[in-house]
Amino acid sequence: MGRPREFDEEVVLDAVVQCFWKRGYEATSVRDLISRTGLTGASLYNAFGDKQAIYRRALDHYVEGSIGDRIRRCEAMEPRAAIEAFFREILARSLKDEECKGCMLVNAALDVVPEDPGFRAAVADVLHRIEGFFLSCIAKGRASGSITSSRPAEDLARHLLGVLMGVRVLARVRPEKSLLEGVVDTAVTLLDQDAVGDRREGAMG
Amino acid sequence: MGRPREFDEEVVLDAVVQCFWKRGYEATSVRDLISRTGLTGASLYNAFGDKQAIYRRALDHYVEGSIGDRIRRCEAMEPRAAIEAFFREILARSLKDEECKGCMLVNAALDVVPEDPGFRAAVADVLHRIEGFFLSCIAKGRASGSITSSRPAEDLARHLLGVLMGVRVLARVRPEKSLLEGVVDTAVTLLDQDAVGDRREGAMG
DNA sequence: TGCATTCTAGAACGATCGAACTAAAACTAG
DNA sequence: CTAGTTTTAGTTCGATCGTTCTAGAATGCA
Repeated sequence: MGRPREFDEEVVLDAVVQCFWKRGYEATSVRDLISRTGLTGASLYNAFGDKQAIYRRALDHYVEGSIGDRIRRCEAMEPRAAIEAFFREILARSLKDEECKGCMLVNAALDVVPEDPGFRAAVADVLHRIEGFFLSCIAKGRASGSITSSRPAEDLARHLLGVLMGVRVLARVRPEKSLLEGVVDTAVTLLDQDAVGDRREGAMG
Repeated sequence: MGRPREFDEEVVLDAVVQCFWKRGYEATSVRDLISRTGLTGASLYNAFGDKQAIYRRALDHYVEGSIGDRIRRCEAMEPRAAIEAFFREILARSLKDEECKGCMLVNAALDVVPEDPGFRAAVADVLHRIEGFFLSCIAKGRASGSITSSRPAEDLARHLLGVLMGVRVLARVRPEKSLLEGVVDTAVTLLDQDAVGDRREGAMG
């Protein structure tokens, strides 16, 4: 029925993500999307809807491919190591991000929020998902003794979420290894049972 | 010599800040600025330059009035209390920010960065200033024993800066008291000498 | 009082914005 | 082959963008 599409929706979304990720929502024009994806305006509008809808599809695509994938990979690991690996990956990604694009989700959080409660709720959902991942790791790590019980698990998870957001912001303006590692290491060390004073295993007072 | 200005530059900058703060750089049009400030396009361009220059002036105005002022007030306090007060103020401000505008500096960090290295450097400078404030507090607090020496002072300062950025992002999307307090309390508690295990004075085992 | 200067007021500039439209092209089903 | 459907390719639309221009109004200095 009808003429078949000449483009792969996934490939197009990848290109759209690149545009919005680099420039943000307002600074990206539909014509930018057209020239970057190679297809015409009619095709874009027909396939995804208006600019807002294109952006939301692109953000969903980014979240599933980037954040969702990372969480899935880390969930298979030992809880304490999973959190460490999660942040280690964020760090590596931030430091080799020469264009300083940061994280598209964090960018989106500050970019499009006004006057679209549905969009804000969508971003908040993803943040809940990340927080849930942290909380689940902490709960499991507590049970096995690899993560401290000295503070409420909920607060530790919230703290990690905050630190994650913070690193992503800092990386866009001051992508310095010592700065980002200082932020992350301090937060991750806090998870250890006897965090303050000595963090190396076996060391004793 | 010449006709005197009919507007107060400070008042105009306050209005300009409100526009950019709420909508961001790209989504704010010069016509928005005109209708909000009440003066004409010619006056705006004549007094401040083009849109980019207006934005930079507005950001400088915001930083001096908001962040600079807060740092000055906290610098007069005992170091450990200064950090606590700093974050307590951020928290209160975030929770009563019904429009979820967040911090204009943080918004700016993610908004205008691309293709203007001078602007990015200006934002980075302010971040350095905040980091310097934290570091100075920590150094003084260590000397007097009110802040832990169990981790490098530089890393603690970096961590606080990261947490500050994170709270400001979270507050725009999920302005929940428990979330923001969980992030901040965990970070601030980390400054205490025997942070993990008990944070209330006098509590033992 | 004149002259130079700096302001205000508002129209106007070309460029670009998001979105819609007109046709032609490419397919399927009968 | 024909009818029906959907995608493509450009063009075009009115609106709005950042910026500039033309007039006139208000000052200081001679």
